[in-house]
Amino acid sequence: MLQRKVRVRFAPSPTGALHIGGVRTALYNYLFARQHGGDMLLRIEDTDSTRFVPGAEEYIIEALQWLGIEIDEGIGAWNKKQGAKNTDKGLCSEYGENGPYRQSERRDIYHKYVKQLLDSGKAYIAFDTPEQLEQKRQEIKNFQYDATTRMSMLNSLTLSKEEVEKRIADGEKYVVRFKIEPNEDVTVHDLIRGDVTINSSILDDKVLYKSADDLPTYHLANIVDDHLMQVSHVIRGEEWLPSAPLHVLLYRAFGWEDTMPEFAHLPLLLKPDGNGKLSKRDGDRLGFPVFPLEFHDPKTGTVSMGYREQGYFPEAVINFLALLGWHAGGDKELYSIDELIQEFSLDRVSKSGAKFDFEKAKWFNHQYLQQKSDTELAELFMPELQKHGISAFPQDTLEHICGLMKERVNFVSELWEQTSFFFVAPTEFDEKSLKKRWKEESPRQMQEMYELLEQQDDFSAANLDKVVMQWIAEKEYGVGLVMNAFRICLVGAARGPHIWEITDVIGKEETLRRMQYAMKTIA
RNA sequence: GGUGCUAUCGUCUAGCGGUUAGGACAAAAGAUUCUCAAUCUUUAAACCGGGGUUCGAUUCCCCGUAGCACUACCA
Repeated sequence: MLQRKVRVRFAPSPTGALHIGGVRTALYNYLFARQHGGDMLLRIEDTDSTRFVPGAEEYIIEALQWLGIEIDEGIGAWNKKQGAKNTDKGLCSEYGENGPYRQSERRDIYHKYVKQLLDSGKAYIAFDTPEQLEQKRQEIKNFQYDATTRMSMLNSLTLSKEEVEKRIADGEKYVVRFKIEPNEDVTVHDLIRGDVTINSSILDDKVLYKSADDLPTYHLANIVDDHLMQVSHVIRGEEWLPSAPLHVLLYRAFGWEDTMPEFAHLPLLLKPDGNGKLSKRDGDRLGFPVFPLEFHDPKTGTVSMGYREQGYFPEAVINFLALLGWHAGGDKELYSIDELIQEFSLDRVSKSGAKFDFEKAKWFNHQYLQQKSDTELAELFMPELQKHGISAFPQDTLEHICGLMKERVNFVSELWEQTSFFFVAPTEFDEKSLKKRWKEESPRQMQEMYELLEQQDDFSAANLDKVVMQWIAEKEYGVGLVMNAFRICLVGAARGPHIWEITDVIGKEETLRRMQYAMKTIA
């Protein structure tokens, strides 16, 4: 095997939002490329004109950008160009010497290779209409367009040369099919699974090109492009494994077997419950995102949630995804993207599908949230605060609050419900808490405590703790009873951090005001 | 139906012939405490079945079973 530069590609179809499984494929490609000092290409496989979704391309680029998966060549790599500006085609400008990188813009290239196959007798032209094929499938069970049936179909193998030319001249639609020689064992070497062998007889004569839209199918375009773009490793989902032998046959037909890329088929991402591939519906059904970014489907008008909008940090998503199907071997679970680039290896990718564990995704986000500084968190929290009408608030206090409360949340978005009482006095009191913690003697005790606190010039946590505990001891009150009632006055419910942390933040005046309000309001 | 891939706690996984089968998430219990969390400690929890190979199989091989994928003029 000759050593050559590592070049990998991520090649999505612009048929909608980028699925989280696709994100993982992109990630593994990226990690592999970076680790080997290679190139990461992005190619758009838009050979199915009927499934094109406007905006999908932009979505893909934006998602990868958010996650920090950088493209070196192809669509979305405009920033690699010296002095490049993201202007002409927006995010989707391309850069590189092997373009165009959109398959729909490579028609001329495919024509050439289709002709080559036709001329060498490795492919043939077929006129059978979809309807006719459908009928065959009805008539003959397990009908397959292959060596056993092709001589009874409408194609350049059974029709005269003149007839074929006439039909084409008349504008009849046709396809070009790959002529697969039967009964040959084809072996694909997979970096993750080892050798996979199938017999060519089970393959059908795949359509390589359709004249209806003048576009190749995936199989042809894929092989031609990977070859021309000098792709060294094809890392893709397991759903492609069954067609990998076909691809090998295609490389052979072109005489490119020497430079054929190596293959690695990744295990699938499965539904959290039950079995089967993870789908968009599962996310909707179980309430978690399957897309990196929120997606507005222009065709259906539906909006699907995204990890970014749900408050996930990109590094948490990357970390979580990396470990879904790959493991370094030790007990380490928290990896930065740089560490992943260091440690990743294809031979440690597992072979079996991984069920999607949404709870663990949250845990990862929690871990990354803990790593953020209080200053960073305060900054991230600002927009949320402003939404609730809090605009001017002392920065150091805000940071202090974030530091106090961050360990109990998974997302920045949960911060408000955990901390709102620092900013806004309670107007209502949680009934459950009242029932459990507000007793007959509470109003009287609160009144006494109010008077006690009113006298304190030193409102520090240390001093308050001292005098209040002393007072409780003298009166032989229950600590729990007093403190819980006090907490209800300040927070409105039986939750929150240590009580003196709260008084410390809101101060004497506000503490007394809240007590007064509570005593007046709670019947 | 055909072909292929896969198979360790509920989940993600470690293990690459000899281990008390390890870790993490989730779960349970306890500690802590003025509350709720968090945290810490602890517990429970797995080698799909059957044959081989071997002194010895979770590990290697075969068969079965199950799951998944593919089987389009979609990718």
